[in-house]
Parts: sequence; C-alpha cells; structure tokens
Amino acid sequence: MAATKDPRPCSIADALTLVGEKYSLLVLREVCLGNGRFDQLVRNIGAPRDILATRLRRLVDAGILTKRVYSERPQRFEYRPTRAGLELEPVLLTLMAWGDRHLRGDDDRPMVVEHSCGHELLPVVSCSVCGSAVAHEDLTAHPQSPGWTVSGPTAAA
Amino acid sequence: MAATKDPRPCSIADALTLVGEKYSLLVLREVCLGNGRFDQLVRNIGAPRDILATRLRRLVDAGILTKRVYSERPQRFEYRPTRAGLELEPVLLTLMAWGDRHLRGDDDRPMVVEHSCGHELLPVVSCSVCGSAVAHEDLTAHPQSPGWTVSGPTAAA
DNA sequence: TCCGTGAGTTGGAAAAGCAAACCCTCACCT
DNA sequence: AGGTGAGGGTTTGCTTTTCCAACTCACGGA
Repeated sequence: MAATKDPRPCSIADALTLVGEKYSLLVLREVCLGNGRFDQLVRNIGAPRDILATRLRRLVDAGILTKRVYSERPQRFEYRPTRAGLELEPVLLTLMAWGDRHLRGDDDRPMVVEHSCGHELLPVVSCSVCGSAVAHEDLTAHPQSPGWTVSGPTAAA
Repeated sequence: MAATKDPRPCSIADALTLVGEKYSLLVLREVCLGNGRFDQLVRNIGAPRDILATRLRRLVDAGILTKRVYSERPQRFEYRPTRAGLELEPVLLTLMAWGDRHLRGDDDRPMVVEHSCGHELLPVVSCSVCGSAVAHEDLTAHPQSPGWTVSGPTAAA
C-alpha cells in the first residue's frame, strides 16, 4: 500500500530538493559571481551563518559546489561552482530577467549582465532543435509514468 | 544606521521571495499543466493542504495566479497562471532540463515536453540580441549599486 | 438520509529558521 | 608575551514554519 503521499515524479521537484531551499540559489549566484568565501556569502546574501553552513554542505554533497583551499596556514576556503553548478546559471538568469521585468519599474535593475556580443544580456529560452523562442502554446507535456495526466491546454495523454 | 542586514539588491532574490518558498514552483508547474484545482494540486504535489492554501493566496496576491470560479452551486474554483505566471515557465523548463541531465540516468525522464516544431523540447538559454547560447565565460556582471562588487571571472567593476 | 467531493480551516507536535555569542587557528603588532 | 583582528565556522536559546490529521461547510447523487 503506497502512502497517500506519492507526488508526481518530476525533475523540477527533484532539482528543487537540492537547490530549492531558502538561500541555495543565492549562494549559487554569489559563487557564480566569484564571491565564494564564507564571510562574503554571509554579507552579500544576508543569511544566518549556521544556515549558510548547512546549505554549503548540501550543495557540495550534491556536486553543485566544490570547497577549495585558497590558503594553507592559515587555512582558508573558497566555494566554487562545479560544471553542474554552472549549468544552473541559466535558471538564475531567467529568474533575474523575470524579476527585472515584473518586480521593478524598468531601469532600476540592481544588476546588468553583459554578453560577450557587446550588448546587455536579455536571455530567452528557445528550442535547441528549431531555434525559436518557446511560448506556452507551443508546448505539449507527455508524462511518462502511467497515472499521471495533464488536463488543460498544454495537455496530452 | 543601516542594520548589518542589507544583502545585495537583486532581482533573483526578489523573485525568490515570491516563488522561492517550498512548493510554490510546483504549484506553478501543475497550473501550467492545466491542473489547477485544489485537490489535484494536493495530490500531484504532495503538499499539506494548509500550506498549499497559503501558497495559493500568496501567488494570487503576487499576480502570478488567478482564482477562477468554474462552477457556481456548488462553488468550485480553479487556479490559472496569469501572463506573469506563464513567463515563469521558462524557469521551470530550464530547471527540469537540468534535473533530467544531472539527477537521472538519461531516459528515465518522468516527463517529456514536445515543442510545436515536432521535436522534444531541449531548452537553451540564449542572448536575444546575437542569438547564441549563453555560456558562463561570455558573461560580465555589472552591479548598479555602489558598494556591491563581484570578484572572480564574470567580474566587473 | 447517508455518502462522497471540493475547498478549504483548525490544533498541536516536530522541524527549521534566526541572532548573537562563542570558539579556534593563525598573522601581525608592540 | 600579550593583544588585536580576520576567516570560517559551531553553539545556544528562542521564534516561526511545517507537517499531519481531523474537522467543517456546502452541495449533489443514490
């Protein structure tokens, strides 16, 4: 008898159990910006030190960050993103763009990201096959496990 | 005297105060899939009913969801994404792709999203100006508020 | 009339969050 | 030798959230 507690199997949910706790994505933000030391993280994120310590352990265990020694005697550490960590950067960029668009009057953006092409980065999510930007109406979801369905538009058996 | 508690101003942080609480993005997932009714959400997400109620209120207040009546007598409701909510879908897609790649042996993906071009959607985040996929090395961050700097690669005054 | 469904609310225990204080190692200054 | 200060955390004690089960209320159908 399965408990009444088996939610839809989903990689979004799985990803969020790793990086969805409070502050985890902000840690990743700082680390991607190159601010990987404990006290920098405390200051720039504004998180309690103990919680930060917990998050860092978790992110290292998950293979999203690594802890590097940048000085023996006295021993000092720095957290850096792994490959997997860097591949979460698009999530941050997309979230930042959303926040800029919906939570701020245009042009009090607290940070601007510049792309190597010379312009400000305005990230778009697109289909890597056909190259066009994805819109909700163009998507059809296909759950792979029986018993899990979708209903509305964007639906499929 | 500013408290010792002013973190870096950031749209990622702001966005996460709205959608970063536990279950919020899963609610958005279900709602984007067309499963917008309370009991569907409870079942598909596996969240406690009281917390779900709290999250739904918050998301509606934030303008990310709307609560629609789909039946008077007996009164029944359905939550749907607003425009702003739909614009968060790219975040979900990116997160799902990451989870599929890093948390699963390829091909036990619990859900496949099909794009209208006929292929499975493999989302990429790209620069809307030059069209090329973004890589970490191509980015330069420019904080707009004095006092907030970045250090490593990806750094800038 | 009794049962089931949808959409929540309520109450109390368990877990997580928080701020401040504390600890340890080393380096530097005097 | 003693004091100061930075870096990188851990400990303590309290507050806030979560969690779970049970309960409500309004209806509709058998």
